[in-house]
Amino acid sequence: MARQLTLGDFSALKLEHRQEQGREKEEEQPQKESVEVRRAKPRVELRQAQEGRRYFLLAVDYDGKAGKAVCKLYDPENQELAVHYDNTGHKSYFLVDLEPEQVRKNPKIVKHESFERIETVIKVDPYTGRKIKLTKIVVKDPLAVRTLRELVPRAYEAHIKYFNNYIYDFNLIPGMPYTISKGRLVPLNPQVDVKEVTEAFNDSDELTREMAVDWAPLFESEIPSVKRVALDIEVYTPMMGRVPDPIKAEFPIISVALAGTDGLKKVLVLTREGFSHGKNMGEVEVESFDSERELLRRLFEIISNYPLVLTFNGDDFDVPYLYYRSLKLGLMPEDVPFDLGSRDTKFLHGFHVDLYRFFFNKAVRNYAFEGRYSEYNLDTVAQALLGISKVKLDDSIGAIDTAKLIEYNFRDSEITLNLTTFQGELVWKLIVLFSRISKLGIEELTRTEISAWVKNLYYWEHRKRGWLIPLKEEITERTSKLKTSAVIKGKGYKGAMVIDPPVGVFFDVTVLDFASLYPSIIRNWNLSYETVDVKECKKLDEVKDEEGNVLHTVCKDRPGITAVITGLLRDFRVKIYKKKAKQKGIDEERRTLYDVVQRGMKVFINATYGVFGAETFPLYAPAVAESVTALGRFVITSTVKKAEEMGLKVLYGDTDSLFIYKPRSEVLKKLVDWVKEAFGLDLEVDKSYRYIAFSGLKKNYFGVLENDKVDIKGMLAKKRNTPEFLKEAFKEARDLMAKVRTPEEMEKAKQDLTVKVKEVYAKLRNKEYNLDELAFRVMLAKDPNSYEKNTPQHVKAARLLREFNVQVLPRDVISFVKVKGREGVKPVQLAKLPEVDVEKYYDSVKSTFEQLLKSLGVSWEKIESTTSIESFFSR
DNA sequence: TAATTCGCCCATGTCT
DNA sequence: AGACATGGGCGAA
Repeated sequence: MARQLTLGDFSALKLEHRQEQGREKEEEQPQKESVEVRRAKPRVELRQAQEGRRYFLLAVDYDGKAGKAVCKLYDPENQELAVHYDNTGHKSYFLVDLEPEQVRKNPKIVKHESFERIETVIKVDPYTGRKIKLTKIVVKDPLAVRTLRELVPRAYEAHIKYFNNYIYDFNLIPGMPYTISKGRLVPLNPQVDVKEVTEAFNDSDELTREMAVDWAPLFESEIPSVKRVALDIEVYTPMMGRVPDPIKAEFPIISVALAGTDGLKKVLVLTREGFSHGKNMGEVEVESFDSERELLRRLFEIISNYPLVLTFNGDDFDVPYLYYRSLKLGLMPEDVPFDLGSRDTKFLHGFHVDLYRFFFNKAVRNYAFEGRYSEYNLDTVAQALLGISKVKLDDSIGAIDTAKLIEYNFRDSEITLNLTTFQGELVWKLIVLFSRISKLGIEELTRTEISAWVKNLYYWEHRKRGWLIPLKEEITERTSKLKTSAVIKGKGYKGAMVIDPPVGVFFDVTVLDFASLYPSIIRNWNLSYETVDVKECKKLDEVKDEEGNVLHTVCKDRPGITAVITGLLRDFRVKIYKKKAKQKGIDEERRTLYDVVQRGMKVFINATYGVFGAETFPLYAPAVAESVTALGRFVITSTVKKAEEMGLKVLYGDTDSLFIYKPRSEVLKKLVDWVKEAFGLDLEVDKSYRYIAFSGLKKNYFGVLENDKVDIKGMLAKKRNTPEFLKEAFKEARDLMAKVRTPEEMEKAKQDLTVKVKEVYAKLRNKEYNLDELAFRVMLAKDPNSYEKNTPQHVKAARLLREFNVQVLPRDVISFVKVKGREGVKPVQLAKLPEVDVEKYYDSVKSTFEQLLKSLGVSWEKIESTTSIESFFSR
């Protein structure tokens, strides 16, 4: 956005300076500046969508030059992008609760250069269901809304981005098939088996049943495979461990790798003195360039044939580096097919998806990928999802030979592409599905967190029903009174309940859990921002917690929008798609699609409760969130009580689960039936443990399932930052424990375990572990210098690294070892084995293994007392 | 531009 | 010096 370069002025420092200036100006006077900048650059001409062709809508944008919304469509047959400019005369607007005359009297509004007209509109008040009259202020340029909304007491729907507003107004669904008919964009919905849907929803209310039929095509419609190319650049760096600054772009781009879904495997390399010439390597085609500028030109030429460019961290590095480096080498801005925003970068021939940002999304990580990766770099994500690693380098990029450089560079682009193609394009399909559910275009979708997705979905549904989107203050005015206090200081309200577990080993334990407890509560109790603690209501219900305290009221006059949407997704998932994903007799591809669909739904379902308790969420309604957790506690407490009355022994429970000791299955069934009857909730048998070992700590246990698989929850050995030598040792312990089938065999395991721990002690004493195995790996949440209240160990280590000119950034994982001396820590890169503080490591061994040994009744003293003797002999 | 609370461990900082 | 509170990181649900 903020680009105001005079031609020929490409000095790196000046660039940086001007960029900052540009940003400031943009904030002060957004409209003028942005329009000028946009006009300064000729846009890439894209093909116009043709009458009658079949397309997939992937995003809607605003074209400042044309002053129109533009729908970006993918043509699967020609594998290219097409655009459809708005031809309905749709304009940007916002709403006010003033009479039209009052607005007309305000010259600052009606005399504004962008003012277009005033209309009267009828909207539905979400709180009462009654129709209300509002005044619509229509403007020529979407940016004018920012100015005009400040001139009225209450401006409704004035914070919605124009292109999203356009999507809502025409009920568009990104990700879905469309065609052009009589010059207009028209949906092409597939045939859907309505019977299946109506059956699944036959006991829902009418509104939900209608919506279910509306929504079914989102999940059944074909997901197009879009032609795409993954891009990765390598920049010469004089020092290892240093990432070049894209704004300065002072070092040459020595290699660029491309991997495409059309089979493209290509690396463009710069010939350098002292390095061999790049040769084709296997399937990888290599093109060598003497001029970096020609290399870049060639790159831009190749990628212009693709509607979608993929990168991993391209927003932050590859794209801005390409951009500034190009200018530095004398290319013109219009030669570079990218646009830079403040955080995002755009590909002008189509779309740019930065996969780093998609995988960084917490909801995606936790619910779609079950938390399988816990660091966000390409290597970690690829290892977790693909089982492939980056090529290992033992020298800096600038020093390795050309063949290695090509191999390394290409692997990165290949991995990036594969992240979207593995398991039948799982990730790509997820992205499209998320787009359909959230109604966000793919670029915005992949760059925003879950609250933006949920917000957009809710706004779209409001508009579809003609509901006015309320102001945040109007919601908090009703739903911000909280009745509980959290267990943890600083939190807003009381959360879930955790039953104190016993210490010891228990054979034959069955775990019951409530299927989607919170979403089901939201649906069954009709919870929503507009139903909880409202002023006017005929049919009121109470929200009681586990102690019988009435915390809130719920209005049952009309179905709450949150209850409807959450219930809808939940039922689609549980009643249709979870079953379909396991169904035999349908083809593999169809089945994986169903699995994608149910996983995608899970993301929205599980995030809904949380966003209503998040202050930054525009529909923030903490009383709703508080009601959900209170009802959760109420339900689980009642169920425990009932279970005990039935003679079941409840060992443990957390939020929505019950661990039951030696249950009789008929009794379990009776309990399940009772829960269904009492609350309308589904309590299910989740799994059975051959035995489970409780350490006595909450959220901390070790269980062996009937199929020999091991479940380890919350234990130190499982934490990402625990040193590798401990994780390895614990794995061996785990394997010992997995073999135990009877209480008698447990005795033997205890002995073996004790020996294992002693071995670890001895190896530590003899310094048989290397520094990497001993390293604690802790993530920096922010810049090392911005830790003010405390200096944690990983920050100390990070600061030491900085002193040695190693670049350290937020979200980097710092590897450090504990050493003797005042500071007590050193980064692995700077430490030596002899200075390691063995005593400190003994403590770590103790706390790691104690969590298991405690449950077995083995005291640490016993191990320590024998350890010294043992090691005496081993010496 | 950011989903929540509960719970554990370790180190650091502060008070007595 | 030792008790106690707080900061920070990571995991469970």
